[in-house]
Amino acid sequence: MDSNSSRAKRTSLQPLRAAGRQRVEELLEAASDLMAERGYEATTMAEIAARAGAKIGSLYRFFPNKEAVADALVQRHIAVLEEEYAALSKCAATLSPAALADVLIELLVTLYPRVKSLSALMEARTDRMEIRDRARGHAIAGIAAALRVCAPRLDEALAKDIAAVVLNTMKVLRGMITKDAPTTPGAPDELRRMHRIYLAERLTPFRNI
Amino acid sequence: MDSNSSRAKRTSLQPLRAAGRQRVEELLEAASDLMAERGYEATTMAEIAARAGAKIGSLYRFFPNKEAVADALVQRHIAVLEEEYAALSKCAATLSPAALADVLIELLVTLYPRVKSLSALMEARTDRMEIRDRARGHAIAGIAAALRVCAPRLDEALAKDIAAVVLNTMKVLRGMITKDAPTTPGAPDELRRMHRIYLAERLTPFRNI
DNA sequence: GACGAATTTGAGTCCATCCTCAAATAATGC
DNA sequence: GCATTATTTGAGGATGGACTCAAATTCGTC
Repeated sequence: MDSNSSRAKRTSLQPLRAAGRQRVEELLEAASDLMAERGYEATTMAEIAARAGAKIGSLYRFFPNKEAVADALVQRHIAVLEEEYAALSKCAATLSPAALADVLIELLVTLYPRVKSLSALMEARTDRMEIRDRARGHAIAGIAAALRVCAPRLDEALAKDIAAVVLNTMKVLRGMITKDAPTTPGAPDELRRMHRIYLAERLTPFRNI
Repeated sequence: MDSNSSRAKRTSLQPLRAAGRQRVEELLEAASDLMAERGYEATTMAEIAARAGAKIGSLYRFFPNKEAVADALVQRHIAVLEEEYAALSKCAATLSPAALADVLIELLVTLYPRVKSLSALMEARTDRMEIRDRARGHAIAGIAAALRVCAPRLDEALAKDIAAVVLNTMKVLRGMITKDAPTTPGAPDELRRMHRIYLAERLTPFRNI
């Protein structure tokens, strides 16, 4: 798409050798871990480099600034979502609404290690929000597609509204599971239950006869 | 409680004259507005003073550091929650679960202007988290109490779990309403619907005969 | 093994923001 | 009025973290 940078600020090159590509991997991995742990703001460029076993100069060779690191991570996370939601839609036809609810929750748990820093990145306040909006849009569209496979008589707008609610429920559950302040011990299970009750009630009228 | 500061870092005095008390009000009001708009991190001490029509030195006279401003705001928000949930419990007995769900949502909207910055403050990452944990605890206890008035056969632990879910739903709804990235247009209504469906299903078995 | 290109290095710049403090000013009590 | 105490002021210190860059090093190729 915009591979050779219609917009890159100052310098910042693509890696051209295997070593460079590997370094970029290590840097993004480190950034993802740190941002998942401490949040976007609290993660420093120096820390990212250090955890990747690199020096700060190497980090700035491949990323013009901190925001570019965040954007690259969101890009990758979008790709993962895309892939997983496509797989989900393939099996949604045979599921009851309640089962679909469970599969969605399970998907969240499965997906988590691959998109560790996503929620931290979505919360971050930066200048350019377009990429984040796109990520949200992809997630909602992916979930909505699965819902409509399960309940084909659901119209698209309503499917997206329900998908937005499901997405937020997944986000809350992730917060409950990962955070050190887990509200109450039974809350995660209770949230799952709400999700099942809601989808069962809401989707059933729109299933095929 | 700790009025004359068992713990104040460095300096920081209580206001002793009417002018000082008023200044503190203005400073907290300004801080709350700014933090609600931009978040805790992005709000600077200089901005807070400026919006309150004061100079930075005045701000530091009454608050030893930025965290103290946040803590003072959370304290006030706790007091508001306390008061409002108490009022809620008084009328919960006569409500059906679905009606209680609606009242809770309405309460959120009513309450919002009085606790504008609460969600920004709860998200903030600082050294001392105790006050935030207390705020969460109060909110959950307050909601749980109202739930048990409506459905007396609910045991306390389960009431708290459900309250935690309700609290998160309210938080999400607030995010949808106030944020510039409103997922989809129908999402807030859909969330309200989920809340109603869930509470109706979950509370009804525990009502009095 | 020599040349050019990619990568690494890390000291150093810049700047935003938290916080200090001593002097000036305003209010209060007598 | 005068002394005392509360409040205001704002320049400046200190720190931390984003970002730069020229020189050193490594890699790939002929």
